[in-house]
Formats: sequence, C-alpha cells, structure tokens
Amino acid sequence: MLDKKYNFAEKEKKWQDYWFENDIYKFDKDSTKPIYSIDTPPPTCNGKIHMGHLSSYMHIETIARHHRMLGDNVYFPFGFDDNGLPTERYVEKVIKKRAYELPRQTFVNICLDETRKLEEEFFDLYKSAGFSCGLKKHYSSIAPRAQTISQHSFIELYKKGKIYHAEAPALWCTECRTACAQSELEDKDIDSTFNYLKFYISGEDKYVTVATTRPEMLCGVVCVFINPNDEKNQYLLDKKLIVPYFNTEVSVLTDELVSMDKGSGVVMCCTFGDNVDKEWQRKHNLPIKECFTADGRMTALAGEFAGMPILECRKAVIDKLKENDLLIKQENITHAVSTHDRCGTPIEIAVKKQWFIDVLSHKDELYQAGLDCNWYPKTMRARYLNWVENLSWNWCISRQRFFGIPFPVWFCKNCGKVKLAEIEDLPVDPLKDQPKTPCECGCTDFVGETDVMDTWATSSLTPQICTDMETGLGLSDSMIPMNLRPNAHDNIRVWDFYTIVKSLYHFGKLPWKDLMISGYVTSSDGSKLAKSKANSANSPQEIIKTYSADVTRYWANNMALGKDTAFSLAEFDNGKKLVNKLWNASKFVLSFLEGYTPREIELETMDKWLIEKYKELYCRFIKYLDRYEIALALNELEKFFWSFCDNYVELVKRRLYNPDIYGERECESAKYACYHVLLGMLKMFAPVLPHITEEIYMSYYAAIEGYKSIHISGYHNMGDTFDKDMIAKGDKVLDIVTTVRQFKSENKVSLKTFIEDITITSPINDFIKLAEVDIKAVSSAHAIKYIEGEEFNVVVGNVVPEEPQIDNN
RNA sequence: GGAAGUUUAGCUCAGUUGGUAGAGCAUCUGCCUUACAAGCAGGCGGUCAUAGGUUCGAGUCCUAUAACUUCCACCA
Repeated sequence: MLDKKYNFAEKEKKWQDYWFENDIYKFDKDSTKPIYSIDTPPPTCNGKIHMGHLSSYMHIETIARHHRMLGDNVYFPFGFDDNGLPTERYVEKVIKKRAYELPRQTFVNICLDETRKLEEEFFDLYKSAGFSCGLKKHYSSIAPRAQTISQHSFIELYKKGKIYHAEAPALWCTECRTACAQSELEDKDIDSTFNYLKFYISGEDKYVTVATTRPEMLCGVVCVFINPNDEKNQYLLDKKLIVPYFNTEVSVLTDELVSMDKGSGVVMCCTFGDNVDKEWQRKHNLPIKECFTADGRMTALAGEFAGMPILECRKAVIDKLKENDLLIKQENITHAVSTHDRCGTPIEIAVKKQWFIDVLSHKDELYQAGLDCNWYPKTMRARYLNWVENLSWNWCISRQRFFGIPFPVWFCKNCGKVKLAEIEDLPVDPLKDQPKTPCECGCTDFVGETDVMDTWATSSLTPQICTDMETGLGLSDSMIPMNLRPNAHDNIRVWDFYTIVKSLYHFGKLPWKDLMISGYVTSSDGSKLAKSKANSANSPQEIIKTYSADVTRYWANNMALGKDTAFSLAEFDNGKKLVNKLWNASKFVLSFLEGYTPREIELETMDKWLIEKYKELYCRFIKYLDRYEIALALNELEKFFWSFCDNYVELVKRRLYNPDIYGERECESAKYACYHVLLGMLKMFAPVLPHITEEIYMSYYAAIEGYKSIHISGYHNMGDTFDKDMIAKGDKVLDIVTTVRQFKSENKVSLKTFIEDITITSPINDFIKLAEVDIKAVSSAHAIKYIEGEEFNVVVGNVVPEEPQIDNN
C-alpha cells in the first residue's frame, strides 16, 4: 500500500542514496549491449550553478535514462572543468587579490583548494537532483590524466604542423593580461566620441579630414588608406600626411576595403587598432607600432602620454588636439565594442609570441563537419556554419596566466629551438622538469614555457578524457565518435567548434554523432541569467528543496528543445499536480492489484481498447524522444495519463469494485489492463520523474517483475503495431460518456445521478454493445437503446430521482 | 550588412507528412462521485502578425512586408 500522501523530501533522499549505494546507473564496459555514450558538459568551476545550467543537465538526464530504458549500455560520465581563466577570475574574486600579486605556485594551490570546495557543492546538487551520471568517479580538467591527454594532443598536433608558435597579432585583454580567442569576444555597447581630425598635407597648408574613435592611437599611425577608385582623393597618393599632434609623416596607400562614402574617404591605419588594421598590416607589410603595454598603458611611443591608461590618454590627446586646433568636430556615439567575455574590458590587438592552432586553412573541412553532425534542433547547425564562415583568427591557445595546463615545451637557451616533451614523460611542468635529451644543437640548457594553455585547448578533448576513464587509452579514438554532445546554444562556437577541430585533426572524424542544443533560461524579463545573479530565492538548491527534484525536472523537460524560456515559478504548479495525480492514481489502481498475478485472459472490449491506445502512445513517445523532443514526448504521455485517470479508470471502476456483480473475469480483465498500462506509464515517466516512479515501482511491481530499480527494467513495450479501428471505436464510446456528463452538468446534477436511458444512433452499435456494461456503470444509466444510422447521435433520457436496482445484464 | 528564430485564446505555449483550431493557467457554471477539492464534469474565449500565391483544401508549403528576439560581422 502506498502512503496517503507522497513525502517527496524523504523519498527522494531515500532513492538517491539507494541508487548511489547500489550502483544502479553503472556503466558496464564488458556488456554486449549497444553503447550510448554522452559527452557530458563538465560544469565550469567559476561560481554557482544557476537554473539555466540545471535545466540543461535535466534534459541530458532524460535522454540518458531514456536510452537506459531502451536497453542501451549508457555511458554517462561526470567531470569538472576546473582550470583556466574562468577559474582564476573566480578565485581572484574570492581571495580579493590578483594572481600576479602572489607567487605562481601559491596562487595555483589556492585555485586547487577553491575548486575542490566548489566541486563538493556541485556533487551534492547533482545528487539531490537525482542525476544518473557516474557520480562515483569524475574527471577534472586540471588533474594529471587530463594534463597528459591535453599535452599529448598538443605534441601530436605540433608534429602534424597544425600548431605554430609565432609572433603575431593576437586578441589581448589588458585586464586579464593575457591573449584570448575569438570565441571569448562579446559585443558591448559603449558610449564614445567620433573625432574629426586635421591631417595636414606635408609641405602644404591644406589638410584632409580623418575621423577616429581612438585618437590615443595616433602615435601608432603607420599610414592612411584611400579606396583605389576614389577619384576625389587620388591627388593624395604622391603626398605625405602629417599625423596631428604627434607630427609623424605617413604615406597614403590604397585598399579596396576603404569605403569612399564614409567621412572623407580617408582612413588612418594603426598597428593595431582593429581587425582591419591587422589585415592591412599583413597585406601591405606595414611596420608594427605598439602603443600600449600588456596592462593597458601607453608606451614610450606616446611621448608625453607614456604610462597613461588607454582611456585616460584618449581624453588627454583630445584636449591637446583641441588646444592645437587640430580637432574639427566631435560627435557623441554609442557603438558596439568587442570586449572580453570574462571581464568586460575592451579587447586590444597585441603582438606577442603565441601558440596558435591553424583553423583558417581548414575552414572547408570544418564547415563540412558541421554539415555531417546531426543537430537537434536542426536550426542550430546554421549557427555553427555561420561561425566557421566568419572565422578571422587562428585559434590562439596560449594564455599568459598561471592556473592552467602547461605547454610541454622548453626553448633551447642557445639556439632558441622548441624542445618537446616525450609522450611517456607526460604530464610535465616545464617550469619544474627538464628535458631528458639535449637540443639538436647540443645545448643542454633550456628555459621552460611560462604560458599555460587556454581551458578550451583541454575542454575540446572531453570525448577523449571521458572515454579514457573507462578505457585508459588516453588520447585514443576507441570510443569515438560518442553518441551525444549536449550543451546550450552559447557553446556552439566554443566547445562544439573546438572539439570538432581537435577530433578532425587527430582522427579525421567527428567526435560525436548527435548534438542536442538546449535553450537558455532567462529571467522573467527576458534577460540572461547570470551566475553572479543566482540569488538564494531561485538557486537550484532552494528550488529543489521547495518543489522536489522531480517537479524541477518536469519543469525543465517542458522547455522546447533549443528555445529560450523565461523562468517562472508558476510553471512548477503543473509539475506538482502531475506528481500528486500520479501518486493518487497509482495508489488507487494498486489497491485493486494486491495479490494479483498477471496472466493472459480474455479481455473486455474497453480493456483491449486501453491497451491499443497504450501501444499507440508508446510509439509516439519513443519517436519523439529519439528526436530529442522531450517536451513533446512528455506531453503525449501526460495527455494519455490524465485520460487514463478521468476516462478509463472511471469506466472500469465499478467492475474493479464489484466482481460479484460484474463477474470475476470482467474484474480480472480490468486488473490486467491496469497492471500493464500503469506499469508502462510509470516506466515512461521514469526518465523525467525518477523518484516517484521508483517509489511506486518498488512498492509493488519490483517483487513481480524482478528488477532492483525501475530505471534498469526497460520500457514496457506491448507491441509495435496497434489497432487503429479499435481505438477509433473506443473513442466513440468515450464520446457517449462525454455527452451524458454534459447533460448532467447542464442540468446541474451530480455525475452519479441515475438516468432512465441513453439512446444511441450509430453505425457501430455492435461494438458499442460490447462496452454496454461499462457505459451503463459510468453514466448510471438504466438502459441503452440502439438505433442503426450513419450519423452518430446520442440522446440522454430523463433523470431518475431515486436509487434504482443495478441491472446486471 | 549576413544568418537564424518568434508572431496561434486574456496569459504561457503545443500543433508530426497540408484535411473541421489544441492544452495548462485565468474566468464562468455545476459536482463533497467508495484515489485525488492540489480533484471532477461542463461552458465562455481564436480572421492562427499582415498581404499575395500554390492547392479541391493552408496555422502548416511558397513570396513579400512588419514587429520582437538571438547569433555573427561592421564599428574610419
């Protein structure tokens, strides 16, 4: 017997512990069942998890559990992304100190400690949400094993010529004092001024107007450009221009990228102010003039402004320009500026020695890879393709930071050549370890690379890191491609893209078959949920505590795939109702099934109908889930379940209660249908509502069915085909019942009120007669009259005031 | 500038391959029905953004327009 009320707090804890202790979700690597492997997103250790992350994991959960129910050997590993800049930024905030203020190793140790604390928190949250990933062991992207795989990947790609070390312009964050990658850029609208400046023509008293938003970079101007087809400015080509205030002389060059109709058609080029400057520098082989330092201060090039922060300098230069009558006018503008997504600081371009992975020369293959993956929903593919088409930087993987995986690289002190670590020595720390063999030049003195790898250089290897936990094969493709990469849409251009790059370069194949892309959970006003804003009221921990893990999972799984959804607590009420109904309905049905052992017998018509309906539902349910359309699958199931409660159970209730009146076989027939269909529904609800379904299953079905958890018991497939004709005819019987209910409702009498008779006109009276007992029972009708006719029609007779005798024919 | 998405009941949204518009919430009318009042039955409520087109038939396919959202690019 189930309890009167379902106590979710107690039951959820109970089953979570049970699953954990009994290894219910263990991946069996010796099994012959088909493997379904998931490249689980490792949470980034840089703060709290919010409802957005949680909902995304709940989608993955449903898919993992679905495949387990289908009989697959599900590999659903668990890990943390706990290295790199995101973690460093988090730790800097926690300790209120910048990394470079501490000795390198001290800072690294604090990072390790802080991430461990966060990981404990994450573990508790995952467990309390009922997650079925391999909680007992996890990978960490800073752990030695990940370091080995990551360094191995570096060495292999370096040897393949895909990685190069070069002094080249790279995106630079003056706040984090490191290079970064194109994928870390984020547009931000910033107020600024458009300044129209006088560039005098050398030796003449005439000037041309050049507009700029960055007058502080005048000290870095190397030339000006005009469009080769710009007739009005052709006269400038054999002249020199004087850079205002700084008085350097520069040439006038031509380039098609200059638009003639913007401003005066004359544009200044510094190395580097923006992306176009970078292009021009390369194309026209221009000199490089660095105007600022790694921490965003002006260099000696700026003369009197040297040492000033960039923005301060901008103001100072503008003042000087005004004083010297070199500023024609200023316009206030708001424009989008590329900023660093980790700190919001405008990104500069700086030339430093960096490690790059060549992606620009493989755009075609990378594009094709996007076409070859299965994207769910399909439309997300466009985002990937769009990103690849617009790639303009090679992937810079070096960071001038501390808490990351070191490059397995030394430089020879004599000849400067790169010395790689040996694979069998990995992982290495070039700042502590030394190469075992001398340089080609004979020198044995080396200096270790101080840069560390970007976190994505390692995260892009999660398929290898994940599978290594089982196979121990390291950077190997033994389980690649994995079946599924799930993540939210913000990670398409980052994690998905980089993972494809690595897999293609290493193995020449895709890292996974399917991608399931979740949407964002936004605040109720539609704005992004930020980790920093995750307050206690709607923190995942609080939500689960208040509403239960099952209800939270129900909410998350009702989000349409890939679509952003505004967070609203009201949405949790439906889940609460469903869980409550599931409990009550099961309690009721199971109360009739005590002592019942299922066996095949001749079934009553409406019981057969229910089973046909169930088989139909099962097909639709599986079809939707195979397309990762969880919400639609769930919706079908719910509709069926509520109809089961309100229609079927009402229809057969009296048969179940009164075998003495309706017959033993008729009663057992209803039990048979109830047994199987409730079991089937519980199993279908199990991926989304793992706790309550387990509680119900274990309190009754487990003893008969013989599994130690519903979650490894497999779906209840009662047949792949169903009788459409029977379903349609049975539905007509429900229409009759509805008509009677309508009649009683309109006459404002209770549903149990007796009526004289029902007169049915229909072409399927033979079928309806088979369900007559049930119809009479549910509608409290004395008699049913039949008229043959093509048009379906139901007429309800008069209400009978007093209690009549039950007619048993 | 390029790309994608959205537009359906008062609100939040479903709507498979074209075939009589759906659910929940809200609202209204009833019902204490031997599981559930956190329930049940019933009602009200929609020119499916707009304009064309294809079709016997369009919420669904095509074209254009508008509004909003997102990604990317530009940003002298």
